[in-house]
Amino acid sequence: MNQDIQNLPTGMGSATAVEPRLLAAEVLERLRDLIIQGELAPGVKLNERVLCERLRTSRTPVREAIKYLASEGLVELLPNRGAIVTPITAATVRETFVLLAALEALAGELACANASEADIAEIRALHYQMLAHHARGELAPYFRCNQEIHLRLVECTGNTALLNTYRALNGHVRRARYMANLSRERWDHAVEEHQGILDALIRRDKALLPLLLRKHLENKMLVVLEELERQAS
Amino acid sequence: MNQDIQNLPTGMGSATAVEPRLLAAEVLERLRDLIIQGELAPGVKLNERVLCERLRTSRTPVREAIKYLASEGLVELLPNRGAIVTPITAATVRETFVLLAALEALAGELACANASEADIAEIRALHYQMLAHHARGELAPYFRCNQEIHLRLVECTGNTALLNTYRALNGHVRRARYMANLSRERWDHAVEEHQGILDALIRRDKALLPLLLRKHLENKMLVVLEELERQAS
DNA sequence: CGAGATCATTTTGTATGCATAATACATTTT
DNA sequence: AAAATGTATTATGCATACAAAATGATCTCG
Repeated sequence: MNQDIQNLPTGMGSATAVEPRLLAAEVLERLRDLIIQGELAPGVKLNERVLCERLRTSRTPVREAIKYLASEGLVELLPNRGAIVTPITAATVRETFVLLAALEALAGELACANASEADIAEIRALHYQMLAHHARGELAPYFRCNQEIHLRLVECTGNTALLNTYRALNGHVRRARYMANLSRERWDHAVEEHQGILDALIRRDKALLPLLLRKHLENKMLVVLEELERQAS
Repeated sequence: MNQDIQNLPTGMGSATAVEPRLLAAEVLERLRDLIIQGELAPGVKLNERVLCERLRTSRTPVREAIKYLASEGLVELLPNRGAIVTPITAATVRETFVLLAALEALAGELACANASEADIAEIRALHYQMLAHHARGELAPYFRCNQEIHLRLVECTGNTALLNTYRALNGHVRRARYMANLSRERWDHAVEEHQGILDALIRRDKALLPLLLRKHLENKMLVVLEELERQAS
């Protein structure tokens, strides 16, 4: 049940045994990171020549990676005009969060049924680690723990279709919330919600957990939307 | 709210105004159709040379389309060994349907809130058209109507992220259920379920509609799984 | 001074060439 | 005959070359 995160498909052919790495796969991951971490900002044009120089390859792998990312939704293809990083608008963020909320709710339901005790123990450990970062006011590590918890929850459903979809959509909004400035108040509230979520998971309360997750995601959405407006102004 | 289906992104750069078609985009759609309609069966190796001859292009557009489809999940990349059509197993079908059920449930909920009267009227018209095909025992047209109804339901939520995800996942299982041999009994039952779904939509019953859709999808899953086992034996 | 047209440059899209890894086949060996 | 090894063939992955479209700069004319 507990998959090795190393061997989960993060994209192009990374699922084989001895892992013959392809250049295009390297380029893909590098590009994806650049986009998610905002170094390639929403709306920015992807110039192939520039990317080739930066990544030290020819255009072929770059173009193939861009096509992959286009299907993933992180870039938009403009026929005869190349590609841009998919712009983020309040509307798309809202839409994506609504979807993510439904997916996490489903994940919660399935996790109650399918998670192993070890899965739950691991999430619990991550939860306390997150609490520590919260107590120390360490925002970035907190975010990482937070992300990891949500990911683990989806993973331990054992539904790889769900996991793949979740990851793709999560990537879209992570761009927006990367380093969102949480007020202390909201932060505390988020942590409280996480406590409820963990408790429901431990009790395997398959009625409550989906509701809590959905609500939690809705609140996350509000934070991100605020941050988005703050940036816009 | 009511999007023009023509301009929805079905893939590579089909989202522009006057639509300067790229060869790679043509190849993409053609390949996708070949896979979904089963002409390129699950597990089959995609030989670039063969595809190039068939589609009258060079390898570049074919390779780019394959990368796109890999992200979509319809093909699997094997490093240094090309790509195969993603195999269908009972497990992946089950996983995908569980996910689709959750997505359609969400769509039902959103549709109750957001669908225009015109949207509902159109779905109603399609429903009666479907009933006609059912009465005449016309399976293929029935399936098309059925698909169209489900698609319209998702479309009229106005959530394009949901729509895109739905379409991709739907493509995966459509390969399996393309021309599934329905028993008359099951067929009749499916039609009854659709009647209930339509009624709930008309009443905008946002509590009931998601439940009906989820149940409907579960039954569809059973049909597909049976068909899959029948084919395997 | 500004709008529009013409031309140069850049960039994208497609085709092709070359190197390497994988596969198939034949030969040898046990 | 089966297994193993070596060789030939094929297919893939990456780089590059060429063609067409888009961009932008300059020039002309109102």
